[in-house]
Amino acid sequence: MSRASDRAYDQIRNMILSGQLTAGAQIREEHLAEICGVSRTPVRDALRRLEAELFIRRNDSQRTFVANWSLEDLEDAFTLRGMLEGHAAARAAARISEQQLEALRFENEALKVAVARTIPDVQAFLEHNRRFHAIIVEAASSEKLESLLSRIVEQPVVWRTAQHYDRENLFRSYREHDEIITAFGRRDEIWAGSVMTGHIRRAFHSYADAHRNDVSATLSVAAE
Amino acid sequence: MSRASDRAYDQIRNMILSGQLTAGAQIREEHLAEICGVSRTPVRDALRRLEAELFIRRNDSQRTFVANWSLEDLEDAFTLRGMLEGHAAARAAARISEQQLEALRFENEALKVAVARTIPDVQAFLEHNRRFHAIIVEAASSEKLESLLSRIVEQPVVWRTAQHYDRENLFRSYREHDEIITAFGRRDEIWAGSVMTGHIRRAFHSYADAHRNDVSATLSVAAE
DNA sequence: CAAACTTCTATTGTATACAATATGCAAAGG
DNA sequence: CCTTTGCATATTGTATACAATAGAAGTTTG
Repeated sequence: MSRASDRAYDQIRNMILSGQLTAGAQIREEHLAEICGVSRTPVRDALRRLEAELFIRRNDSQRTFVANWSLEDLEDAFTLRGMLEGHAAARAAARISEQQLEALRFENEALKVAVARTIPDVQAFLEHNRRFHAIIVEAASSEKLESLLSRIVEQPVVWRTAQHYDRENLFRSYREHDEIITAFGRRDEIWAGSVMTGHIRRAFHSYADAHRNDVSATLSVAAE
Repeated sequence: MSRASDRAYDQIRNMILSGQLTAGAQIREEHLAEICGVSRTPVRDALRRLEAELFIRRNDSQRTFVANWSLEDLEDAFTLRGMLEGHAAARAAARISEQQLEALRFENEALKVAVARTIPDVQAFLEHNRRFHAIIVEAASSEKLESLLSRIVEQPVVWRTAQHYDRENLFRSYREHDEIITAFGRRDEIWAGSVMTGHIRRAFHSYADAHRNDVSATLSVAAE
């Protein structure tokens, strides 16, 4: 899209994902305009998009706030994501190209390397994981499905709690991805779909555990 | 939301749904601004929302067009809708209030009356149908689910082809709704969910048939 | 002291002018 | 005759000024 409103969108989105804009905080268009170095017009544009993607919400009188997700909201989102990505994987199994399969293998091996480091590189893990899933959604070739998933895949909490993931969970993602690739190789829609749904579901519990650690860590710091 | 941009949104949306803005046609902001009697600013706002809801699309260089859905797109949307609304119905079965159940019965009876007229009142049918489904989504009480469904429920084609529905299909909707209400009464999540998914699926084929009639009618008129 | 009214301020909404960009057409060159 | 370049035009993007509105705080009055 346009230059200024694009930059504003990316910048604000990152500020939300990284927790720089704290959940629940009010957002003022002019304030963000200053930060991004543009006028309010492109900022409003960006906010509209972020609102559609549920990153921000408005109260009755149009004041905007950073979305504040509860654990129930998180489970809700993961349930929907499991359903939709399971469907995506099933569709993809019937349509995926050899090239896309190769790309999946590549991303998953890179993911494995990131996890295998002495100190796992969680940022790299997240990035390769994101690409892996994006390739499958693309292979499903359903514009609507893609549009729906874009609304619920990226979640602030996931970024914030990333440091709490333990290596075992990260490796499990690698193995599950590997199984999905195998299912794709066999063009088995049902297999691919169910492994994917289970994968997302399992990931939810990892996130939820990490989230709880995050919360208790925050609380204990606050208590000191 | 705001006055002017809200009016613009509703007006443009109706123009698309009613076919007044033909599918595939280019949209110019200034043109719409004149029609709606406002400046370009609120029109752009409205277009952003309509874009998020897939009513309009943009080409590489930001020119906007009315979305043009193929039969495959329609099936795609209905598949996703069946999945998501099935899930909504299952959740609703566990949460719906007596009041909401009563509202469902009311809407469905009104729907029956609309269908039973000498000449079925399709507009009224669509409105009661819309409300019936909205109550269930509300009862599911999942903000994300609601947000996702808002993207794929309303479809231009459905409005345009409404006149082609035959009475039998309309009555079938009434009966399926009735079964969903019964399932809710028993708090049976599985029953409610599967009937709903089947209902949407069946409705797709009705729409698809009507759509084919619509196309052939248009073609035969054009041929004369 | 409580409740309602008023004013003030913070924030968002809208209009308009101007800037940037894409597209199509026409002219020039091979 | 085809291709390429550049100009004119159509369209969207951005900035800014001003209008409208909501929320807060203070003031008056019963």
